[in-house]
Amino acid sequence: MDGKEKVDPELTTESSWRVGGRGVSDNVNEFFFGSDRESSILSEFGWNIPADSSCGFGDSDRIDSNLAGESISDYVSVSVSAPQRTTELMAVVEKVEASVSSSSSEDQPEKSTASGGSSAKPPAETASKARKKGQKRIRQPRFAFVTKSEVDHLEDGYRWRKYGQKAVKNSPFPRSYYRCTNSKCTVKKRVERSSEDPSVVITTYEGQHCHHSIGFPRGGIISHDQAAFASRLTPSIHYSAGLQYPQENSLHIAQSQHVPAAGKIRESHTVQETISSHPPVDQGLLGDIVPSGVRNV
DNA sequence: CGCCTTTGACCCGCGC
DNA sequence: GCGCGGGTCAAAGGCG
Repeated sequence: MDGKEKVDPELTTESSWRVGGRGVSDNVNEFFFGSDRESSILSEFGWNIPADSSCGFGDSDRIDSNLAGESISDYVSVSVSAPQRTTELMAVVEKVEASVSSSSSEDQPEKSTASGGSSAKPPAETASKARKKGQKRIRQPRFAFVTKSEVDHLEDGYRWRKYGQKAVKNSPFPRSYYRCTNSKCTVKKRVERSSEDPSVVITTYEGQHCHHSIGFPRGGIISHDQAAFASRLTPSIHYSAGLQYPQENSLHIAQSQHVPAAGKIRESHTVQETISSHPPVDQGLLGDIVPSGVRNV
């Protein structure tokens, strides 16, 4: 593993990674969630969150009771708490087929034995940790986002629990491992800073949520949380791929700028200048996703 | 009190 | 076969 140090070792070394076939949307929300279910990037990766998902909702999923009866897929509230200070977001989207070797129908990769043994545990349980003996680690669909941000952990509407951190070879920055807090959800994500550009955060998602937690009602109804989330995730986007990641045909890169509409983030201006070379598209996406009536959050 | 982060150890896959 | 690096676990501590 020497080729790393680029983006993500796997982004560059795994042949299974493919080019995200879609372009970049006009705004991050659309980019992530899509104006249409079928057109969202997330849906491309299977994150189209089926309305009939049966894994239940985690404690963090707060569906507006008023909307509970409606199509869940259309009405989902988000819960964003920690203020993030994303400044610029460059999305490197990739799609990968789940590269599984053994049971192809197995959807619970390392879920293995949540109770699996571990350090300080009698070796008798090592079997559990061995991930179901004979079963190779299953790679679920993954996609990564390269984000220029000051904060490592970007809010995406879901709640994550950090379960590990490792130093990355050839990189002064550690890589953090997060898992969706929904016990029935196996989605994981890794967050690490680029060793080449410390201001760039690489977030890699793996797997797909089987519950709702993010999304914006296209109808117009939006909760406080949603608005809050929207205001944070509402960037002015700039198309311009490029980035210095030589992923030729393996990466689909999009770049955008995140300018908190709420104005809570002060670096906004600085950022603006930082990327002044790109055609600023302001107006914040709030206009696109948040009904004017609820903009004042 | 419950949830989350930290942290060190362990396991696994892979390259040499 | 060995070593390295990545990924995961879970105990312990911290925080709201």
